[in-house]
Amino acid sequence: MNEEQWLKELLKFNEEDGKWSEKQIKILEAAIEMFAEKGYAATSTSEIAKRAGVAEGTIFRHYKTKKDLLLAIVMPTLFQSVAPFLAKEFAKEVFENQYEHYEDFVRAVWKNRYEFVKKYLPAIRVFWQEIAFHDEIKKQFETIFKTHVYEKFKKIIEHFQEKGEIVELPVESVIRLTITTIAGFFAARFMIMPDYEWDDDAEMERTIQFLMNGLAKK
Amino acid sequence: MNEEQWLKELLKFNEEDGKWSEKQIKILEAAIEMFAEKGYAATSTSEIAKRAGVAEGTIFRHYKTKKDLLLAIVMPTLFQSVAPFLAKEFAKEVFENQYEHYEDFVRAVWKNRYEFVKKYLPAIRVFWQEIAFHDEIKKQFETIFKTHVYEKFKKIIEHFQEKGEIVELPVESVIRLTITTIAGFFAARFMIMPDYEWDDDAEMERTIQFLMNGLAKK
DNA sequence: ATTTCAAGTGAGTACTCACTCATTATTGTT
DNA sequence: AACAATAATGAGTGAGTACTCACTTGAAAT
Repeated sequence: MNEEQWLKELLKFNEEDGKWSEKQIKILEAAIEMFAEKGYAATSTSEIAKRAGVAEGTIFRHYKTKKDLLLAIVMPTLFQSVAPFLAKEFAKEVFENQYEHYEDFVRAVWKNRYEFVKKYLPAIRVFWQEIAFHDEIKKQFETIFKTHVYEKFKKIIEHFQEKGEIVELPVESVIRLTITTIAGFFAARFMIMPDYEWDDDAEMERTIQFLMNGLAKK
Repeated sequence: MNEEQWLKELLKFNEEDGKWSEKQIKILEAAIEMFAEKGYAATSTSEIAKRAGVAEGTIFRHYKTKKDLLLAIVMPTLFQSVAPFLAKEFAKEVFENQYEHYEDFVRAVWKNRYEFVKKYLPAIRVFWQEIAFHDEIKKQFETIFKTHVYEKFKKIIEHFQEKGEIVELPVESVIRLTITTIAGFFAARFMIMPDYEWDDDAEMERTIQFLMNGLAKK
């Protein structure tokens, strides 16, 4: 997949205007790279323009402010981050026994998000760095998480608790333990120790086994 | 504990010079607060001076550059973050059966680090934000982790694996799973959802049970 | 061929940044 | 009280900041 393709894919939820000029994409690419490397506040618009091979004014033709440019990166990343839970078919896939066990569900989510993280890593870096400092982003995230991710996740867990497959802890705790176990791997694998020699498949097996044992009903 | 006290405690590993003037402490306090709120790059030295009730020049009398000020916050926090593993008595406590089970060890670490995180939260925020952008910090962290934390952790895990208490996964995986499970709680509790109504003791119980089941030998 | 117009430019603008330094205030010593 | 040494000050500095705007370009529409 070429450089432009993945970016267009990340942005495709916003297809309403659809028409991304070449320079606009170059600007986004440069901004993502530099924000990921040095952070939003430490990156100047003149540097972005230089790396994008564009005049500084061109940035402000497409994005009213520097912050608008940040949001144009961060918001699509936010939506893609929780994409599986936003899909309509998603809940059905679970309840119509496409996933017979909680483990099947976890494996599906894992693989899906693994591909996502590998593909969009720089944008995800920017997202997680800047969510700490920008309230609009944090609030958007909270809203999406509560109304989409949490609600669906809850039903899925209650489903498998009723089936007697997983332990009868509070749903919130099961969600948290599931997410931190999966996200903990991604954080270690891609953020904290990206240069360590990982055997991704083996580590996935170990982690999922650990998670299933931890949540097993005794 | 008053405001100055906790800061002095955080800094005490660096007792060689020991003499912290009142203004110097005020500057550090203000810097920690503001770096935690808006980030290092987005905070100006003039703002720090104002909040500290000090002239801007005074900052540069005590810290040669703005980055020196950052390091004066971040390095002590780095050391304190892994403090239990740096203590000489630490390994003894484990091997001389002061901790009979891996669970006892995990509980001890949990409680110790829980107090630490509660106390120094803003400094820890700054540390985790800025480690992503400053190579010196990241390298220091890696060195300390490899030579102190990892080595001791490894021996402890091998000890309990030989006792047949925990599963025979690669040590690296057991360390990672243990840390991400504990750190995952702290991240959710203090960083991502600090306003949620947590029952800390109950959640600790659930999390440790989850961890021990996940790592149990079958 | 002429008009139209969005896309692109880059020098210019007002302002902020980290850092300096001559001057003043405070403290300790005799 | 006189002096020395140190600490603190804040106006000043030049480099850099996000953003503007009068202008150019090129391609499509008439």
